[in-house]
Amino acid sequence: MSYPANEILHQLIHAYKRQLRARIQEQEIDLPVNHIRVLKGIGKYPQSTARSIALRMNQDKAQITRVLNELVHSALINKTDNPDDRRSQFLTPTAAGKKILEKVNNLETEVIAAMTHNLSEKELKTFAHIASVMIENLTEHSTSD
Amino acid sequence: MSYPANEILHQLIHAYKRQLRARIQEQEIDLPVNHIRVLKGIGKYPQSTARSIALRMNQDKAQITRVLNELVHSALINKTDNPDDRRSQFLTPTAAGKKILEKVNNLETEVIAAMTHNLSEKELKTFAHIASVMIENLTEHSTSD
DNA sequence: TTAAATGGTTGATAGTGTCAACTAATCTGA
DNA sequence: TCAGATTAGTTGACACTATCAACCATTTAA
Repeated sequence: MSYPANEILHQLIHAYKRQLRARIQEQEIDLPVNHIRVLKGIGKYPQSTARSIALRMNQDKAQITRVLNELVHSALINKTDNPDDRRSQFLTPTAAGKKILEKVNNLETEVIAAMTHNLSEKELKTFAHIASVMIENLTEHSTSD
Repeated sequence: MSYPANEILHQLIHAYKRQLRARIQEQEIDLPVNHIRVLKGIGKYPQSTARSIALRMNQDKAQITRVLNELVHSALINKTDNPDDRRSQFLTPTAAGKKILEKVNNLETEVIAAMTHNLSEKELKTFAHIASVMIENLTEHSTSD
């Protein structure tokens, strides 16, 4: 009746991360996967702030703060004042950051291509759809509190 | 054209782990997710050894060693000599271990039920199938080296 | 204008993943 | 048979990830 969906997920994310990390190393991009995810988010959404990223990625803001600091330190992003709220700052990729982003995008495209290479477009859509539903199911506010 | 399969995966595994951990805590089972995975493997496959588990879970054997030690320490598994190879030992769950396993199985069933609750049997099969293919694709020996 | 809420930071700690060096046992082949 | 390679497991070190609590500065609301 039930497939070990959980084990499959673990295996999959594991395999994916490993592949990606390997290729990242090949390219001599010296960034952990998570940093890359954050950088991508910043590149994608203008006017990102620490808070918006933490929310979007569903991650602890403490962790995000640290990642951001390291990205700033590596000169991959800039913080600029948010004129509307002096507590927060907008995040933007630097030129170097954009360069990395481009590289990374290519890598990810490659890995995903490898990962999906004998799957049909339709299957992929189905997959993405089901996964999204699952995420929704899991992140829904539980009934109790 | 391409869906952000990677982000979806991250989100999904993240949400899943969080849910599971939350429920595990509710049940006052004091074990990290990984330990539980290992314990499950031991319960499922008789004559498991550190090596077989590391292989099956695709994990570093150092990590496995540590997890096993903690499981032994918590009296959830036993090590018994492998008569055919004095370097290795068979792993078996203790009574306490089995009890935990039962609880955990229920929890996982619950989480998976929650995760999949408005997905059809057919969709789930498709999902599992596609994921398996992806894993295969990623773990295949690359052409180059 | 104080109290509460919010954005972000810092510190602490647990869990996970990976690599390298090592021991003890086993296997291999001259 | 025995030296060398291989294997199962262990240990140490370290990077990365996740989570929680306490905190500061600013903003918001009463």
